[in-house]
Amino acid sequence: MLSKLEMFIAVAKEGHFGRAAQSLGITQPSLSTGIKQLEDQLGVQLIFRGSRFGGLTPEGQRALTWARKITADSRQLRDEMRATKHGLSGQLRLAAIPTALTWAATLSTAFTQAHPNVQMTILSRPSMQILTMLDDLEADAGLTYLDNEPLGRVSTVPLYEERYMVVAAPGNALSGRARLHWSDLAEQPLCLLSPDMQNRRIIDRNLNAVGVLPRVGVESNSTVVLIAHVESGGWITVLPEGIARFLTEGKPLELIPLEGGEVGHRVGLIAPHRDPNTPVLAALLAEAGRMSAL
Amino acid sequence: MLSKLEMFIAVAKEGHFGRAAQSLGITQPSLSTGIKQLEDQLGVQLIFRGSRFGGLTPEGQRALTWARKITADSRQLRDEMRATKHGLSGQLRLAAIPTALTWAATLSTAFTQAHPNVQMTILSRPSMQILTMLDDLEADAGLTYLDNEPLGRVSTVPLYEERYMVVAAPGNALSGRARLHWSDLAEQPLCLLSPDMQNRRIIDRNLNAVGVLPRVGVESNSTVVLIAHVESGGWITVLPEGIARFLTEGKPLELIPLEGGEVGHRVGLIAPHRDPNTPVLAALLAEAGRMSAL
DNA sequence: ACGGTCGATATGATATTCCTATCGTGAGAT
DNA sequence: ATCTCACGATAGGAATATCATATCGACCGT
Repeated sequence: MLSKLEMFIAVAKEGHFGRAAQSLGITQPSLSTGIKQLEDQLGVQLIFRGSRFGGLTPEGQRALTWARKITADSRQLRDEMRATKHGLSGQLRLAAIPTALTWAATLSTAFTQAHPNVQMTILSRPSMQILTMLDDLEADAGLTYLDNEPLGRVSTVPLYEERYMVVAAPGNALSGRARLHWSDLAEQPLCLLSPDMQNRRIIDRNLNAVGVLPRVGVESNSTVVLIAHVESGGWITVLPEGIARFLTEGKPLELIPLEGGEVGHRVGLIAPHRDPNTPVLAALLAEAGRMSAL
Repeated sequence: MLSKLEMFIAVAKEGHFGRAAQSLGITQPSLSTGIKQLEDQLGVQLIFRGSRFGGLTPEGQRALTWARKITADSRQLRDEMRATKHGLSGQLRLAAIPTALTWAATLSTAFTQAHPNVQMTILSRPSMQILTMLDDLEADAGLTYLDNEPLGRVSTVPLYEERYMVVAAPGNALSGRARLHWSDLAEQPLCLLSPDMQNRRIIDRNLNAVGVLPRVGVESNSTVVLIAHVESGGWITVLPEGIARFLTEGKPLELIPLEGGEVGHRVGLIAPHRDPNTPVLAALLAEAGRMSAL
């Protein structure tokens, strides 16, 4: 595939099958066959031709962009493998679901106070991506749901259990109440986290369980966006208590506990289940254990 | 080469030659040979092994990152070539830098009020990623800096100019002042957006221009995390005015204008510079034009 | 009409990839 | 210490893919 992409790039550059072949050190029929196979493989015509080269098709233009990107990446892989090795660094990368960012901040604050020479990076990510990042060594630890969807082989430290609240502006149909049920959300204009978020899937499940079809007009990977919409009027959202309280503090918005449905989902720290943990990671796990609400 | 990269990815994922081979539908000796050939080709050892898989070498880690990128690019090339042309859909995906999320929410609110049948998805992303997402057809429009780093070929609608504020808790060394300069941030414990954010690069540049080495103890891709750290005491952060005001509203935190350095960076809507825009996108561009502060 | 250029097709040779069978090593159980 | 099992590597033959050479078909210019 890679060599066929190189052929395609050469033809696009030379505008002539024979010269392209020559530039690659192969014969023209080999190149002709290769381009044809690439077209078959991708299922589109890449080049306009009668008896001679007639330019790239629109699909060919797009494919050329990709071909260049892919071959450049391959070249860089090769080049970099010749480079020198990387040493360890004093960094800790924590990937957290957006609804647990306040907890991430709390944990980070305590941890960096105890270990001032460690630099924290905190990344907001959907839960599935957090697991991938741990596997890929792109994150050192995660903050996510422990009991809703499978985690695979990780070490865990439970931190808290989630409770949900409706966030509404005063004057909304649901505001002023002491508590709400999931069925009360029927027909309400909702702004929610996007479906790649586990929190959203929990909410969808709870609504589905009471026969409510969620009327979602806005979705986002950012809780800031949700609160901003609620504040603009005409929207309500559902968020776990911690982040809801944090984002609405001092704002003219109402938090109403949402009862029923699935409750008490555990959120906690996860880390790769590996040999001995690094001292930095061991310290983070210990810190999380100390601040657990469970 | 591409199939060998797939083999390598599978081994890295499974941590076991036999299972990796099975997942690819080939035999273990084939996979063993393939990995060895990849190592020969790249000139480095990628995997530690005795009689069994012993983890990835540091070079292997880096190669894995590239392998994933290359194979994902290839997949996307294939997927895109298969895609039928995109007709109109009732969706609009807007990717916005975290510091512009309140503007995204404002634009979205106005837009969905005018077009109630369009579903908005708003994604918080670094600016470079926004450009990539536009190219990859993963987002329909972006909200990002217009004048700081090259955008490539996009249509733009300027929305506002950024001004920066320091966010500090009362009692902090910098609190109580009417205004601050970038040099005042020397030696201050900072929590900032991570370096993949353009806002961070602007801040770093401003600090560098006055000879200040930023003392960053915490970084994140989420502004919520930054404010939470400031509120916990001991940290200060720098944010553009809009998001700073939104997140601190009602909280016992101070906003102090930051003067000097680069000012007035333009932020606005960007869309692919393509044929005729879709009616949905045209409507969004028009809505942005109407709410522009410039 | 003829000659030259271009890209495609056919065929046989060569290279690569894959599978099966087997080997060598290390870890764990007895 | 010995045996067994699991794991990854090696060897050899078969299957498949790729390549070069020779040639064909189409188009253009003279």
